[in-house]
Amino acid sequence: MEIFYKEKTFFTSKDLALSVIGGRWKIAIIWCLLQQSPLRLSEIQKYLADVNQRMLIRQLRELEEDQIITRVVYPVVPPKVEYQLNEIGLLLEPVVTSICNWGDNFREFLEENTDKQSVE
Amino acid sequence: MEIFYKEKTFFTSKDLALSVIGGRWKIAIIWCLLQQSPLRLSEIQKYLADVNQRMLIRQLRELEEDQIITRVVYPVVPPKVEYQLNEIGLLLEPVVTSICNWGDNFREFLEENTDKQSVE
DNA sequence: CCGGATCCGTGTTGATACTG
DNA sequence: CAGTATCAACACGGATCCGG
Repeated sequence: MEIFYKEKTFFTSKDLALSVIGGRWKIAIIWCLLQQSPLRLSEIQKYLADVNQRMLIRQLRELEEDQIITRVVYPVVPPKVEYQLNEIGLLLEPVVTSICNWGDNFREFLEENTDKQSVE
Repeated sequence: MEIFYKEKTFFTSKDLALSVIGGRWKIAIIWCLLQQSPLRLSEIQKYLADVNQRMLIRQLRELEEDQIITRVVYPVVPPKVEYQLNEIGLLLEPVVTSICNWGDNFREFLEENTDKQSVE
């Protein structure tokens, strides 16, 4: 079961998945677009305050290349570009949800184990 | 709902989760330890053939710091060190599973859309 | 004005030895 | 076998500039 994609060889579909969603901000971007869609670049920036614009654009381009999201450019002034998940991208919802749920568990775990040391 | 952890502030538990499992090889390592546990370093290296040893050790140390895995050192010669997921780490199983499932979906998607171009 | 591209400094990752 | 050292390559971030 070998998968060739983008000049690389993957031996499990897990590795293929990680190559697509493993980017530094990919999951966060997908989370945004699951909350609301479509979104403009500036709107995603508001959601993800601590991501700089250059990285955001790069990660969006990669997601677009992998056909996870669709980028729609409106030829207007000032420029308007909208991003939204396509079909295969929407199927990432369970991944994002399970991460959010685990995050809740981990937060509770921290609260229990770090006797009220800085979690509130 | 602000979470302070490791001198950083997180505003959602999703961001907290990503800070822990978002490392370059974290998910792959956790996948290994879900397949079989405990595992020695050399065994993890066999599973993750394309990860270099330095990074593997560093990622394992980070997971240990975050209390996701436990590192057991046996004082023998030659050295023997075993890694295994602890309770909160085992709860990551749904995350890994959903990623694997999506990977399967994505692979099928590629097969359909790239008319037998390099997927088999 | 908004999306995005370029320049450049910095931290992270990788390849290949090497040690106990 | 587990882990470290060194150096090169790359990803990332901040600031700035561009084009419509």
